[in-house]
Amino acid sequence: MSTKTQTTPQTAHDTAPKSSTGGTVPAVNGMPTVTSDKKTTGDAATSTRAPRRRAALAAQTNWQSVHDEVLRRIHTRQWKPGDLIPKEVELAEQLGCARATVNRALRELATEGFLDRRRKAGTRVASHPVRRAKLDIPVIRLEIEGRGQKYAYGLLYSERRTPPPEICTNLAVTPDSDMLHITSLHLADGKPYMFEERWVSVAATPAIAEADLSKISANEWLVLHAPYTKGDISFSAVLASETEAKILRTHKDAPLFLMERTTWNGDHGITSARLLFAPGYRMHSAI
Amino acid sequence: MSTKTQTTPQTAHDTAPKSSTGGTVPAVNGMPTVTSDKKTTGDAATSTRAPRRRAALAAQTNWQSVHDEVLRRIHTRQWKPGDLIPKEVELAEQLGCARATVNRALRELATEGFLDRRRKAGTRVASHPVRRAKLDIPVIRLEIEGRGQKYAYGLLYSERRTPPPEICTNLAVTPDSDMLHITSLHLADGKPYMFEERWVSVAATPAIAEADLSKISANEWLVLHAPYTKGDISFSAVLASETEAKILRTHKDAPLFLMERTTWNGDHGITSARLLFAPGYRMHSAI
DNA sequence: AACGATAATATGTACGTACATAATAACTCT
DNA sequence: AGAGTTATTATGTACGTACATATTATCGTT
Repeated sequence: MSTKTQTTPQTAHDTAPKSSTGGTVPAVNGMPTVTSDKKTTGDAATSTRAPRRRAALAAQTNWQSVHDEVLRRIHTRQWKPGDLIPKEVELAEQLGCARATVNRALRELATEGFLDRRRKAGTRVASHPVRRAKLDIPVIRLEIEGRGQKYAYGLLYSERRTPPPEICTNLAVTPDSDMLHITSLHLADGKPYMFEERWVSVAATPAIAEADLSKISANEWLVLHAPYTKGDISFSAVLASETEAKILRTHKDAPLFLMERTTWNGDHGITSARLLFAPGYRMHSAI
Repeated sequence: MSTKTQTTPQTAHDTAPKSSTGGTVPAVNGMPTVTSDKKTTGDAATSTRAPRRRAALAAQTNWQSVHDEVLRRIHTRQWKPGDLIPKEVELAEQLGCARATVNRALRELATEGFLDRRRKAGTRVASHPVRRAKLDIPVIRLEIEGRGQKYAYGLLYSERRTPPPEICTNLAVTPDSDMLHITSLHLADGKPYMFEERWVSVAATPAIAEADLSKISANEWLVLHAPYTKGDISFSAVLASETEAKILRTHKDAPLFLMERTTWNGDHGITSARLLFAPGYRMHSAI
């Protein structure tokens, strides 16, 4: 598949061939980290657990520095995609810390997508680093206020009625179920920012019928009062319809960023929302 | 701010007032988990560390079940947004496990956005659960193949030249730097799927000048050969230009989903790409 | 050679202890 | 009362040991 030939699983050492009780540890973060008293001759059987002695002020190797050191080796291509890296005990020895510490670091790196780990098979550098962009999906109000803009919210429409077919499919509810249909507009510094159309299952969340949704947005109310166990979010690009354009104060057929969210609590569909952002909206993320 | 009045910081107990050495543990995941021998009278001073005895087949309370139990209490609103939850030692006692186990569970819940934790201040249920949608940004080829479609890739254009101003800004390179400008098309089942326009800094990645980018896409090549330490990704909606429409086999002014990516290695800008997806594209994520 | 049982092994995790750290609470002095 | 200092406390984490678990490697057996 890949062009790299790698028949025998071979560890990608290059540092420290075998020096079991090595005195100095390879530089971690540029800092030498001289753990002089590594492995204080196993007198572990004493009643008061002999604590690993360390210099008074010397920063000990913590999981974060192990994390950074491993990442550095990946970034400098000392360890390349697909390579098998040393096992936890070896790394612990090399870096002068406990296996648990290495484990913590490698575990984080694995969830970040840099490493692939499998029992017995070992740990290798991810060959297809699936970059996990962590999208923070905050409450719109906080997103706007966080930029120092003034947030405003207006309830446009609210009606209790039975849902249209596509909502039934989305939330797995019956066509005759008791639902709330809400449309509202969120503004930043007085300008239309996002237009929201939402369906909420009253059966799943009876309290919403009494909520005053002209003061607090349905989303914020739900966040505070209706927990959910799973959800789904999708993003796409659409053209503004005539009415959508009017509400967002733009022109028909403007390109709009659409976010669709559906949330569930167990097997009960809670809410399904269609969030249309005004032209020019960009969703960002670090990666 | 919030309508909830909560003056004195009060722990949200309701289970187990104080029964220090309680026999049964509150149901974890509905399973009773009767740890009969909790706290086996402190004979810890024995040389061979007295291991916590546990029933042969009974599943012990692991961090995952603690995680799920805490999440259940949040979802059932036993612990509401803003509430202070019991401290680690108390939870460990309640659930019959070590503090480290509780710590692991709560730590995960905090990174998932359900909890806010602060030293000394304690742990409380997040009042604005910033939902972190984890977007997996895979290599396009894998995304397409993962859906069982046939992937194809075509290099449209490749030239080595100096960058336009906006790229200089994006990547912080000088206007006279040596760069590669590439446009290519990715197809799924023979149909245009994504149109890519990319600038790569040859100075930062000299090896790319020799790469055969008609066989492997620039993105995949970079993933394998040019590590990066940080990156930025943004999403928006745009209208198709005349040429973009022609390439993606759609019509002018079609709404297109645009992904813009920039990556860095330390202080060196590596690449900046503009990925235009064919109409109808939806990016999904669980939440 | 194919197959199945068994051993070996790297990661996964639980636990108790010890100590670090940050933030609050309590206290002292003026 | 206000300011500065000290004690307290909940989380954060390092460590060693023990054991669980998932794979892979090995070794017989047919």
